[in-house]
Amino acid sequence: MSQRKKSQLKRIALVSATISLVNDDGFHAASMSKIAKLAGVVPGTIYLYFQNKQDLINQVYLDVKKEFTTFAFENYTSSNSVQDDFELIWKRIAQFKLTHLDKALFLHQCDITPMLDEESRQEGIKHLQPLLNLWIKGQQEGLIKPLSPFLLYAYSIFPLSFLTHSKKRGVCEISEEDLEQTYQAAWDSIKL
Amino acid sequence: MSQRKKSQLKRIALVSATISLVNDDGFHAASMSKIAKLAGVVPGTIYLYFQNKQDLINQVYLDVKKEFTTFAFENYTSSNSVQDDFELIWKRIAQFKLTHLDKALFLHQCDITPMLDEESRQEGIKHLQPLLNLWIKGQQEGLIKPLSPFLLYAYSIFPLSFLTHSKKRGVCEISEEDLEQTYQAAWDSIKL
DNA sequence: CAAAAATGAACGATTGTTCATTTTTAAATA
DNA sequence: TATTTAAAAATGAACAATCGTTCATTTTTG
Repeated sequence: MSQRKKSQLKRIALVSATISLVNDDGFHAASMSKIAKLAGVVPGTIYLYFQNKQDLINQVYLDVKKEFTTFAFENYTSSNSVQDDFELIWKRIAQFKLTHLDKALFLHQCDITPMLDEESRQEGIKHLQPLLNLWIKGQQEGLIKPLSPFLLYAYSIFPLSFLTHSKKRGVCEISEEDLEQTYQAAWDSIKL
Repeated sequence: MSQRKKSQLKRIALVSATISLVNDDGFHAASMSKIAKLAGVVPGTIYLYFQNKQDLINQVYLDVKKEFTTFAFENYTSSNSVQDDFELIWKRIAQFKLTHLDKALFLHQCDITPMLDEESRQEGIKHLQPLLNLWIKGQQEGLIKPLSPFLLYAYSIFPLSFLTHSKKRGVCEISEEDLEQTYQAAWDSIKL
């Protein structure tokens, strides 16, 4: 294997170890030595790939956030129906949050704890723009309540994070039928 | 002032300092020495009031959770109208989450990070029973969607945590009118 | 054989916790 | 009421362990 490839793999292993340990232990308890050990390297090696721990977290966050939004908007091309578009995007988001549990949990933990640089947080928000645009279009057409983007997000997207946690803890299963009802709850909360 | 009173005040200072530092720095970065300093005592003193750091967190969580649910269900006596009852409880919960920002943030952080004993988490959930009972009643009367309590919670209550964070970060204000619309979104998501 | 990658020991700082010592408290005695 | 005294509360220094990070050295690469 080429050195380039091996370096890529090592970086991926470090990112993966970080996600796993931050989820299990929290930011500060996920020490550089634990991360290194789980990734199969020595602590010093991390500093060949990342400037320091904060940079590691920031990069992992942006990596995962990008993967999430890429997944969410894959194949999305604005159609004529706001409702159809929303359903498409919502279900992609739901699929990600209910299958990539660890990554979704990591994102949520970054969003609500102070472990992230404000700059990286702002950078991460940008990627949701297509959804915000869709909401604006829906409001102009009188299909969606005239609420702020914060409220629309809080009611139609944020609840999925609760389900991610419930599923991760094994206290709640979401069948295909549940998911349909869950989508309906999301749409009902923001539709006019 | 009596010694009993002084001890109570000191315990309150420790609880308050813990909430503040865990919110700002996270669980592990909120060290015993920082907590002690903010509460105006010496680290060793904490161990007169709490067994260890884990016990401190558990107790603070249960304290705050109890305060929250006491506030939420204050003056609540089941009337004949499920919808009226839900509105009453929802607005009390909203009032708490939008005014006691620090306590609400702390609870949310406990709920989604691994800093809490599973036993304390289970203990904390129990206090929401009146709301679960109301939902069951509403479902029996055909007023509320036949969803699991997890989904009902995820859509009608959990979104408020997002607003707590937005308000704390100063990126979002909730006027009295907004709150009414927010309630409507909550109700719309679970009503039949 | 030079360059790049990885190592692992070491740094000072800080962590959670303990404990002998000192200070404060409130009741008992004068 | 003033003094004594035993218990309770609080202190702060000290513990081993671990933290994030650095760097001279070794190993691997092309």
